[in-house]
Amino acid sequence: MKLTTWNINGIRAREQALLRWIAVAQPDVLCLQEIKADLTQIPESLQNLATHTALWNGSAKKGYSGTALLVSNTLIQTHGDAVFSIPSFDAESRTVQAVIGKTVVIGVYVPRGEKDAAHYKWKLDFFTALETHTASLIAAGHDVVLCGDMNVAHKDLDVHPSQQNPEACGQRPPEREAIDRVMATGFQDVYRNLHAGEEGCFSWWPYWRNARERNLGWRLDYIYATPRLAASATAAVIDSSEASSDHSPVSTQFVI
Amino acid sequence: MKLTTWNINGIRAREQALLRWIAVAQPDVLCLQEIKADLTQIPESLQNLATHTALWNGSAKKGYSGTALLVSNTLIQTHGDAVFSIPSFDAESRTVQAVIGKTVVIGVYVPRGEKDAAHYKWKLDFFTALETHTASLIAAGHDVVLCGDMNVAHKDLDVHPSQQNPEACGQRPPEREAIDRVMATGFQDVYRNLHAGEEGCFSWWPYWRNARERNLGWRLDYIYATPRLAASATAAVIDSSEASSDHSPVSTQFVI
DNA sequence: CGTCCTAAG
DNA sequence: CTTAAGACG
Repeated sequence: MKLTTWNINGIRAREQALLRWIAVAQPDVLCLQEIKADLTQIPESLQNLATHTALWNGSAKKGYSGTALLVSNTLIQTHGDAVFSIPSFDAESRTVQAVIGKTVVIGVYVPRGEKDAAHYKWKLDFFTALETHTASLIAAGHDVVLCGDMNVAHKDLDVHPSQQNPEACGQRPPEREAIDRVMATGFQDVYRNLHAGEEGCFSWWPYWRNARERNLGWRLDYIYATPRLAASATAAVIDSSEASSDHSPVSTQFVI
Repeated sequence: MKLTTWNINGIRAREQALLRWIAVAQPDVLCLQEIKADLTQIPESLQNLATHTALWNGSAKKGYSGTALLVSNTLIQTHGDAVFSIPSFDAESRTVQAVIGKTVVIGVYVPRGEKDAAHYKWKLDFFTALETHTASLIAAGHDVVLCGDMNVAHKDLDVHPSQQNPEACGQRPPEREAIDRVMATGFQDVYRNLHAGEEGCFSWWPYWRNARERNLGWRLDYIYATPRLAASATAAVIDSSEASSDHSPVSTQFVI
């Protein structure tokens, strides 16, 4: 099962790039964040994909946030009619979930938390709710994939040395500890498992000052998996050649 | 003296088209409307033209309205230091004026008047103020050119037959009569003098429904001149090949 | 910087 | 349709 998470920063602006990328990469599961569109605004071409069935969690606030989870029709046929959605646990369309075979896939778009103190606290609360949710799924015996834009660089290694700053939102100890607690419910960082200690692995770059060309990035997009799944991962890649959004797609291949 | 009036719909979006057009057309006087920029936002290339000196009446409301009058440096040198500006008679940067030799050139951007009844009344008041202003200049013996985006199609001939509608703002009898009264202070319509009865002469087309390609336009941009000047006009053209704005430049050549 | 919103034309 | 401002990231 090839799974990808990608913050596409506007599904309307990304229509062509996204169609092309899906055709080439052929992911079995594709979690999208920041679609910035409601159900009436999503391009028809993406609503009517021949290859995939989509769960849309469209933007509740116009042009803001929004997530989706696309599952290849092959996989659905193989595993039966096992796709369903749950309401997001906030009013900003930040989560989407599907059950595929015996695996639960959760896609999240964690709030940035930089607006003010309340927003930052809400970001930490988001992780706490996530922790509760994944703990209960894992306790029930599910294999779980939790992926998406965490809006936190989990370790110093996940930020370019020139951009490291423990005061910066996205690098603060409390956020990193919140991720620790989510992972402690039973997850491994699939990309880091396969690229242990490797420097310069980023999935987001600011649009300004040629940050992408200079690789002054952060790793904000993660695929966490429960141990059996994580052990089955044969590859994990960040496709930094796909530079249409400020985030690049992060993919892995599970053998299940 | 070659004079042009052009509603450019955003001087920042028009920077390259405008530079190119000035280089090719070499107008002696260029009246611009809807520059949609204040003095700090006007592109440097246009502030530092080698060929022309500009009077900017920058947008008072951010990104809204704004006019300018550019005079070729040759003309200034020929006629001495005769360029000056007057404050606009409203708070929306809609007028600009220069004295060039013995001729007064006035550039105006008349309000559209479509928002509500008060706005429409204000449009009519604008013409009344204009009438007072031009009457006094003409009484003082000046040659006067009044040009710009009048936001009124003066005659039925100035609107494509399929778009004619006496209820439509820009075609209503009171607006047309307001133009009549301004012209009665002593002006002739230079373009119409040289294209009497000619159909399909428009200077504005809606951006939508391929109106420009189908010539479903209106003539909204006029050059009015006092009789001696008007009689000297050897040509008047609408350069509809310049299609970067929704208005095309309207030019005439006076022999003075 | 880029995407989307809204106001205005 | 197009421009530009403003919110947000």
